[in-house]
Amino acid sequence: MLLDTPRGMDDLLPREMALKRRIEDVIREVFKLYGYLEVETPTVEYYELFALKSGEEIRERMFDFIDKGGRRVVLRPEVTASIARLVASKLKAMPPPLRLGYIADCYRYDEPQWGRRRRFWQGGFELIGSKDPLADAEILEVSYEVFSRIGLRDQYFKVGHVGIFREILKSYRVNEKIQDRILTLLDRKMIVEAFDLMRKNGVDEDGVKVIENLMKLEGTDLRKISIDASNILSPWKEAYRDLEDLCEIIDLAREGGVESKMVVSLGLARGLEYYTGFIFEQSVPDLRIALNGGGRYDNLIELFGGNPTPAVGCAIGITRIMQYILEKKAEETPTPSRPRILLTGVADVSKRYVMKVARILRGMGFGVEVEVLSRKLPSAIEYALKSGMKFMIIVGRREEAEEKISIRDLELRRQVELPLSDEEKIMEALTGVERV
RNA sequence: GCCGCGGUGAGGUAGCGGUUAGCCUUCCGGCCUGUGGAGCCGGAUGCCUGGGUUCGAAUCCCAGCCGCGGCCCCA
Repeated sequence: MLLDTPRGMDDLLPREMALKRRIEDVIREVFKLYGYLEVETPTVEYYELFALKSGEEIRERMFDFIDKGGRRVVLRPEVTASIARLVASKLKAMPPPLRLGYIADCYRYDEPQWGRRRRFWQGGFELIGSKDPLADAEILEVSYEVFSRIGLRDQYFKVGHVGIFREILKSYRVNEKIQDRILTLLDRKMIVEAFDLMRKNGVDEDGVKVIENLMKLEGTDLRKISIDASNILSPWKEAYRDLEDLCEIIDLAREGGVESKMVVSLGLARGLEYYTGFIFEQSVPDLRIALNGGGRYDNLIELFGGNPTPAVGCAIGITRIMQYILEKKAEETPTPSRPRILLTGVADVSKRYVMKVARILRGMGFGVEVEVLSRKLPSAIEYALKSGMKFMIIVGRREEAEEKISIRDLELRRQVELPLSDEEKIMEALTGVERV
């Protein structure tokens, strides 16, 4: 108990931390490349922020508690709601469009299993204020860019558009709540139940048939799917417009360099209820779960009391990507960076001289670890080799007396003795070590 | 929240009613008081927790915890 972390919450060891940092660095590079300004919001938010637009299901899966002041608060299960809150309040005065990015830890009270932790990190891109397909395409692009830079070359997308089904259902006056439920059923492949619910809410057989036929349209041949779909959709003008919208998004993303496989799936739906249009998931072939997901949410900001503001975004599952790389692509896991120079004092050299040498070397930008276990030289060398050091700086009485240091190249097994004041020579001797 | 499988030193594992709980890696010390990853010798840490059955439990039973997988849901 004392030595356990709470269920589903992980310690990140140096190796894992190095990997997480690499992924975060990539995400931040892409923030810069596309103009996303990074923000940070509190891990703890008021319960209402998330309760507003999520069903019973999500509510039960939140870390939910009462603080000492009697306020009901939660650990955020995702960040988009916080971003919408920001846009509806503090960033109201910023001229649109807004491009916001975040990297944040999120919490869900789920049963842990592969790819699902109670604490996990998401990296998000939110493009707020535009309803142009250019914006949706940009989200696909940044997703593609992040995955490519991480090295997930076999990435693919699944893209869909919840607007198409919503428009058809709307034409039968099915209200939004019921629409949500039908979409959820379709997403879970509970087709029969979905159709029953549709019939119960006034959708005639034509409507059911249309949805049924659209569900069958899934594949990579965008042209064929759009022709087939447009035939089916001809009586539904708004739905047809959504289809065109989807095609344009894909076309623009392709033009923007998204080369990976894209599966168009008109039956695709997603768990979060706030999606209103284009939606997508991104993953790799040997996983069943998504590593990134997102879509358009044009009503959320207004719901939070902001001006009606269209928005589109995605949330990259950093923790899932980490687990994938750690387990499936172990060779690509980076090693934590650590100094490659060990400074060892021998015999009765003064500790003050050791400190002085360390200070000067670090002043030159070299990362230096100081031997602090009073190891004798042979075992210090053994330790240095085992720890991947490239150089050892050895200082003893002899060196101290002449203000010198001995630099031993552990790979070439060569050693030179240099005056501590001769920075140029020291630099030369230590070539191959990255400076901080 | 539900269902199934599992938990042996730091890591990987053998044992599956009576063993001194074995092996590999790691770690520490010595050989070796200013120069090489070796070798040899020695040493350290363990049966998830709590109950029960039994003369006797790592081993069987129950509960919890943790892990893995599935449902649900999701990144």
